[in-house]
Amino acid sequence: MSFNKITIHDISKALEIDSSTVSRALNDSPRVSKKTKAKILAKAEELGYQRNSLASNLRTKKTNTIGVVVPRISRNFFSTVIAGIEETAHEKGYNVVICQSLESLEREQKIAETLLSNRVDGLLISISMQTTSYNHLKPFKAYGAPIVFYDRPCSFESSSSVSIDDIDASFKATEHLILQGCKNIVHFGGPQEIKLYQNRKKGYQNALEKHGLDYAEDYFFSTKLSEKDGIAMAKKVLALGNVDGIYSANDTAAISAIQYLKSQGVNIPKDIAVVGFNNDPISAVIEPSLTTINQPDFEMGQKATTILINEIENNAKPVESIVLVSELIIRDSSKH
Amino acid sequence: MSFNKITIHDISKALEIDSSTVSRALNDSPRVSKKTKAKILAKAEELGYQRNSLASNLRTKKTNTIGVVVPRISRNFFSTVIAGIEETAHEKGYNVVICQSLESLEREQKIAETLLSNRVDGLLISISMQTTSYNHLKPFKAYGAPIVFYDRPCSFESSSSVSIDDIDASFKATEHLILQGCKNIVHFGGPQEIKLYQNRKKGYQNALEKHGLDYAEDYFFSTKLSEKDGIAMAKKVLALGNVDGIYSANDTAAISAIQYLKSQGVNIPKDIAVVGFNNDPISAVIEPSLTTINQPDFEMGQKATTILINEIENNAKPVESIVLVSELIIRDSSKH
DNA sequence: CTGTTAGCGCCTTCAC
DNA sequence: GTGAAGGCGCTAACAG
Repeated sequence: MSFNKITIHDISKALEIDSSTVSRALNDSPRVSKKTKAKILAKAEELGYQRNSLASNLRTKKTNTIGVVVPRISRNFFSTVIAGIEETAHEKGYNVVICQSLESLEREQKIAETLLSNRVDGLLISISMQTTSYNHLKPFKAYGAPIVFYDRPCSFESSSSVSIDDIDASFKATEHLILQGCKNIVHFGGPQEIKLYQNRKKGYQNALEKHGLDYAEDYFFSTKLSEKDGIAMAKKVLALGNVDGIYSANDTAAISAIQYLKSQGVNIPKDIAVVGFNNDPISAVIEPSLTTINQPDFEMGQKATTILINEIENNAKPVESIVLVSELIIRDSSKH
Repeated sequence: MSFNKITIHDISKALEIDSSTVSRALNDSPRVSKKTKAKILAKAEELGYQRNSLASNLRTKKTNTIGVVVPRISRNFFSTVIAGIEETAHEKGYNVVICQSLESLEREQKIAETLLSNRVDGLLISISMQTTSYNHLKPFKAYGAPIVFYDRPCSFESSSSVSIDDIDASFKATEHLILQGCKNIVHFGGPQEIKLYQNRKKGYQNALEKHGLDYAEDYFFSTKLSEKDGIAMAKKVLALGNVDGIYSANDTAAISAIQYLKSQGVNIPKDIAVVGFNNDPISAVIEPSLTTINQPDFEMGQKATTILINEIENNAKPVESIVLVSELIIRDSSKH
C-alpha cells in the first residue's frame, strides 16, 4: 500500500529548495523567480503532488467554501436557485457544498454543525418547514461566518435575506384572472403554517378586495403540495359548479387539476382560466394553457451569493431584506 | 471583531486539564473518567466550543466524507440516486459532498481536483457525457481513495461500478408491447454516442428480433432529450400512419408525445400503446396511460455507497460491475 | 528573491 | 486515567 502522498517537503528535498519557496511557487506568488517556479511546478507534476487543502485552510483560516442548505434539491425551484448560486460562487473563486435538510429540523441542525466544523466561510440557507428555533445558526455568527437566508426569510439576529415578493406575485396572478372577467376564482393554497403560502393567500385576497369581489372560505383549498391534490381539488371545483378561475400556488397541483378538468370536458381556459407557478420547465410544454408566474429563482441564487461573498470578504454589514419581483407569463389570454 | 474561536486549549486552560485529555473527552474516549468527561463537556458547551474538523482531519488523515459527482441534480433520476447515497452514507457516519458536472468535462476535472485536495475518503461518480479520458481520476487511486462509478459504467483501472441493465429493461418494455399485439413499434431513443442509449436501442432490437419483427431505420428516432422532441416525434408517428406502439427511452419526450397525440384524437393506449421511463413521479399522475419502467435508482445510490464504504474501510478490492434490474409497472394493459 | 522559524487545532504515541 | 511532546501539511512573518 505504498500510496503516493507527496507533500511540499518532498518537492523541497528533491530540489533542495526550501519548502516555503515551494509553497509560494505553488500559489503562484510573484515573489518567486520564474525559473525556480518552473522547476518547482515541473517537479510537482513529476511527483504527482496533490495539494492538501485541509492543511492550507487550517493555516489560513479560510476555506473559500460556501455552505448551502436547501430543503430538497429535486424541487425544480431549488435546483435553479442552486445553479444561480454556483455560477456566482465559482465566478468569485468559491466552492459550494450543498446539503439537503429534507424539511427536517434535526437534519438541518446536523448539517449546520458539520458545515461549521468544516469552517465554511459563509452560509446560504433556506430553512426547513420545521425550523422555528435558530440556536443551530448562532455559532456561525459567533464565528464571524455570515448567513444569508434565501427564499424563506427569517428574522435572525442581523442577517441578510433574499426572497420573492409573494404577495405581489399572487396579487398579479389573481388580478390577471379578474381582468379577464373571472368572478368566481378559487385559490389552491399551500400549508398555512408557512409564511410563503400565507402571503400567497394574502395577495389573492388583496386582489379580490381591490376589485370588489368577496373572499369566500370554500373558495380557498389548502393543499399539502402532493401530486394528487390537484385532482382532488379539481373535483371540488366541479362540485362548486360556478368556478371560472383558478389561481394555484403550486404548479404540480395546477397541472394535474387541468388534466383532470380537461378529461371531464371542461375547456381551459375558456370555461375556467388558470394561473399557476412555473417551477418546472416541462409544465409549459405539457400544459400550454397554463398562464404562469415566472419566479426569479436563478437570479435569487446569484443575488444571495453576491451578498454573502460581499459580507465575507469586505465585512459588509447585512442588507437585511432584498425582495425580488416575479413576472407573469401570459400564454393564452383568450378567455371568453 | 472579537469572535468566539475556542479551541481545546482554551478548555484545557480553563479547567487545568491537559489538552490531550480534553481531546479524548470530546471524542468520547473510554480512557477518560466519567467525571472529567462531564466537566469538559460542560465547559465546552459553556464556552461555545466548535470542533475544527480541518485540524482533526489533517491529523487523522480521514475526513469521513464521500465526494459525489453527478451530471445534474435537477434530473429526477439523479436526485433519487443521491437520496439513496445520502441514506447509506449517513447511516455509516459519512458526510456527502455533492458536485454537479453539468455534463462538462472541464467542470468534472475541476471538481475532481477540489474533492481530492479536500481529501474525500472516496468518490462516487457518474461521468459527464463529454468524458472520454480519465486522467483526472487517476490521482484518487494513487492516493488510495477508491472510486465507484454509478449509472454510467466506465472501464477505468480496477474500479467498481453499479449500473442498470438497460438492455434488459428495454427488452422487457418492447416485449410488453409486442405481447399486447403491437406490430409497428417506434423507438424514441437518446443520443447514440452514449452507451446507455445504445443499449436501450439494442434491447428494443433484441425484442423485435426474438419475436420475428423487422427493425426499420425510420422507426427509430434519435432525440436530444429536450422537452420539444416529444411533439416533433409525435408528428412523425402520425406521418408514418401505421404505428401502434411507442417505446420511449425518455419520459419527458413520451409524455409530451402522448399529450400531443391525444390532442390529435389518438386514443392512448388503444390506438397506440406507450411504454416509457418513469423518472419523474409526476408523470404517473399526469399520464396514467403510460406504462412505465421503474428503475432501481434509489437502490443504486445505496448499493454504490455500500460498496464504496466497504472499499474505504476494509480495503476491499473492487467488485468491478454490479448490474441492477428494472421492473415494468403496467398501469393499463387494455390494449385492443 | 529565498530561507528560517513558528504555529494553525487537533490527535496520538509514550510515559507515569 | 492523565500529562508531555511532537507532528499532520501548509503558510506567514521576519530576516537577509
